[in-house]
Amino acid sequence: MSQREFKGALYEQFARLGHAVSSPKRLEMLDLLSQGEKTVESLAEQTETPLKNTSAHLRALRQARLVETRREGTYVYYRLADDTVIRFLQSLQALGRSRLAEVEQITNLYLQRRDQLQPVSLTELRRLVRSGEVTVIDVRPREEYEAGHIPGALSVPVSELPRRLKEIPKSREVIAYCRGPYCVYSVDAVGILRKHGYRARRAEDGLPGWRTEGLEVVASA
Amino acid sequence: MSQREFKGALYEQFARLGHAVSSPKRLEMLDLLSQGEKTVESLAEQTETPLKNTSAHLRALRQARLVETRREGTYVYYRLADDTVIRFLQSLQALGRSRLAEVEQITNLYLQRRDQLQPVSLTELRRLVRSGEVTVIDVRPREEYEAGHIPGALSVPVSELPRRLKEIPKSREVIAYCRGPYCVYSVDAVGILRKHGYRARRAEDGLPGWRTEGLEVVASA
DNA sequence: CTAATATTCTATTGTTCGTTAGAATATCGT
DNA sequence: ACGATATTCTAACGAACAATAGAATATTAG
Repeated sequence: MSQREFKGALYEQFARLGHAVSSPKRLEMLDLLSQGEKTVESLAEQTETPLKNTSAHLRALRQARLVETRREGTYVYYRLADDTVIRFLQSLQALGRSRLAEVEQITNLYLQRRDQLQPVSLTELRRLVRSGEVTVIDVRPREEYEAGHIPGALSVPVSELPRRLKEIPKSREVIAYCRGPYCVYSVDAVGILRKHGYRARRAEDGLPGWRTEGLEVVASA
Repeated sequence: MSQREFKGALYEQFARLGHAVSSPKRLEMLDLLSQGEKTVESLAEQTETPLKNTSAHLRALRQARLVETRREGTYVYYRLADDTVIRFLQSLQALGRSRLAEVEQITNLYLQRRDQLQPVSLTELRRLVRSGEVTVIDVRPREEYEAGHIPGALSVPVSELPRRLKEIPKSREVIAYCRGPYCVYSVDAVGILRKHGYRARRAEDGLPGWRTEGLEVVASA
């Protein structure tokens, strides 16, 4: 094996991973899978992609070994293969934020309100959680909360938030978190809370960020 | 702008980065650029790629804003756009090592000798450099040493090593470093040194790893 | 200005990839 | 075993891409 063959073969392998993340739909699916395992059907719905396309994209991801599957009855559940995948996704997105002005532009356009919500960094959130001086709410869909959440967090999906306000004490500050920096749930949640007189902020990162920091994650039955 | 348009536009941007790293040649070029800036011609030579192809690949990398250029006379120098690019590359390769058995297989096949050279981790190297108890040699080509190297390291390209052995004291242990985990220079260097009775080991990571740890890098005139 | 060198741009061709339709497979409940 | 549901596989078409040849551009030296 010559040195050129070696290099060719090696970079060929790394390029497989590049190819897997060269499609917007696949990246969106990986982001959703960062929240916990999901069926093909639910991924198809959430990404608004025909089921057959979804299956084809998932096959591409599996060929790059980024995801693994598990069968339960007639459903196939997909999940990320391991935590290095989340770390890689985060570094990809960090690179995007740092290098692509378009990313800033797009998020500012759609999430204008975002920065006015005084985002809480991961380290600050960690401190607040430990001290117990705030109410932390997880505003993602219930299944994602059940698949794993920050210890002590209350599950209040945004859709249920308006009618469940009475469960949240007004005396303490409320921190809402969701899927990550591009997720709108926590933006909406903070909007609702503030309208009702709460002191509320949103977490800058979501559960995947919390997880890759090596912080504790608990799951419900 | 609907939520779907937002997500579509956002992941479209991240996918640009994925596309940029979906080609083996481009990855190889990025790895070379991690050592310092290089001309189109020298990249074409080192990757054994026709000049026109090299130029086309570099254009793709520039469109993803991973590289930037500088002109000096008739030569155009390419360089990585910033340090987040190196960090991203490292996380891509870490993912490859963790997920793709093929990577292990290929490196074992070609770099069999590698693990018998008692590789020194970055943290250990850092400690050794600080204590000054070892001789650190940079076995990359001279230009790369000049573009940036570990403070106190001696430039001894592998090609010159055999005839420059007398410059290296036999009394102290020698650590050789080069471009990174897949670079063969340090493997060869340690082989030569040991054959001549030196106590020698190789650094597991190369200069890019040292740099992303935020450690000091010095350049020569 | 002209010639020489390094690089990029334009255009062409063959290949690969995404999408999608239709057939096939796997599991479950009856 | 049969029908229903969820998913995958096979195949085909069109769009995007890589490789590459030829023309064009930019810089320097004379």
